[in-house]
Amino acid sequence: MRHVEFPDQTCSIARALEIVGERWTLLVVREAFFGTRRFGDFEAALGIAKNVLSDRLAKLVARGVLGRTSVVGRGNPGDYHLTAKGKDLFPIIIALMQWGDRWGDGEPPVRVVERASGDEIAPMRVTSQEGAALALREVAILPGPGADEAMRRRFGA
Amino acid sequence: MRHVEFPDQTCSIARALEIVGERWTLLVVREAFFGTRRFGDFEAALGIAKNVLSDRLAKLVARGVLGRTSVVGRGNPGDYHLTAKGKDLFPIIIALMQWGDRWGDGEPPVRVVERASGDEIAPMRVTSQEGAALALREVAILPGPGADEAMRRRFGA
DNA sequence: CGGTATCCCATTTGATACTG
DNA sequence: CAGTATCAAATGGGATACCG
Repeated sequence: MRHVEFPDQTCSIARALEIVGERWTLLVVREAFFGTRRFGDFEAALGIAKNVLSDRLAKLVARGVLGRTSVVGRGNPGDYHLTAKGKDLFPIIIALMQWGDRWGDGEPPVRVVERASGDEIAPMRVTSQEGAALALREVAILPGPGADEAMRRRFGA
Repeated sequence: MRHVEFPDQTCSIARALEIVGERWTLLVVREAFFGTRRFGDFEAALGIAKNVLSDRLAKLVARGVLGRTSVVGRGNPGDYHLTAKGKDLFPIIIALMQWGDRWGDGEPPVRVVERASGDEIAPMRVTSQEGAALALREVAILPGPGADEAMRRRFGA
């Protein structure tokens, strides 16, 4: 395996996966969304090896997904919490959860509800600016401003 | 590493990641969304080793994310295409792409637009049934019908 | 073209022990 | 409690060669 995760990929998904694509990483992030803040709680909830957890947390902090808060009355470095960048993973976490629920076997282990009403949240959908759901065939892929030559050739001028 | 990817996880995200969480897998799926159908095209677009690509495609087929279509005039097994289960990964792919664009450096390599209008698609959001965007603090996690004892203890009765 | 079979090595993982 | 250090074993990845 090379050191760079996905070499030569000009792709936003590859870029995202270089940050959250490692094994265990998204489960650590999920735990953070569930409110877990302490090393030992991550460890217990995930059943992950300590060194791996340590590595994942450190990387998530280094990459700006998690931050640390010092806690009064505790000498340790402090709790982990989602940064704005981390909280912005919310749609990804929810989309994964919903897909897992729809296509996995068994009932959903957790429900995500609107706090105010108690209603289940809506299924994640790709929509137009006006909010209309878009199927795959209703969208087109075009080269963006950051497209390299290969991309431009591929998706038309 | 154990054989089971994420042992003892009662979690929809873990279930999803057991299918699409392996290295390269989501990039293969992305390619499928971009319209790639043939082994050699995946290979060229991704710069992935043949054996790894072979493995990922086989697993995606085995897990129902991709299907194969026989192509007339070609003796080979046939093209790969997204199944309904695969197409349902659309929100995940788009959410990852948008997050990578927002938080990565550099301009977006590709744009996803509504075919009819040419407008960019909307950012993925977690919403209520009525379509109102929900922030993290506006939702609650509750044990679902498939929750095990630990889950129930954790998220309240 | 579309793979499969082999080989080798870098990485990763998890267990255990240890430390402030 | 919150990690770091060490280590053996498994795995994953890429390269190459081969095949229908």
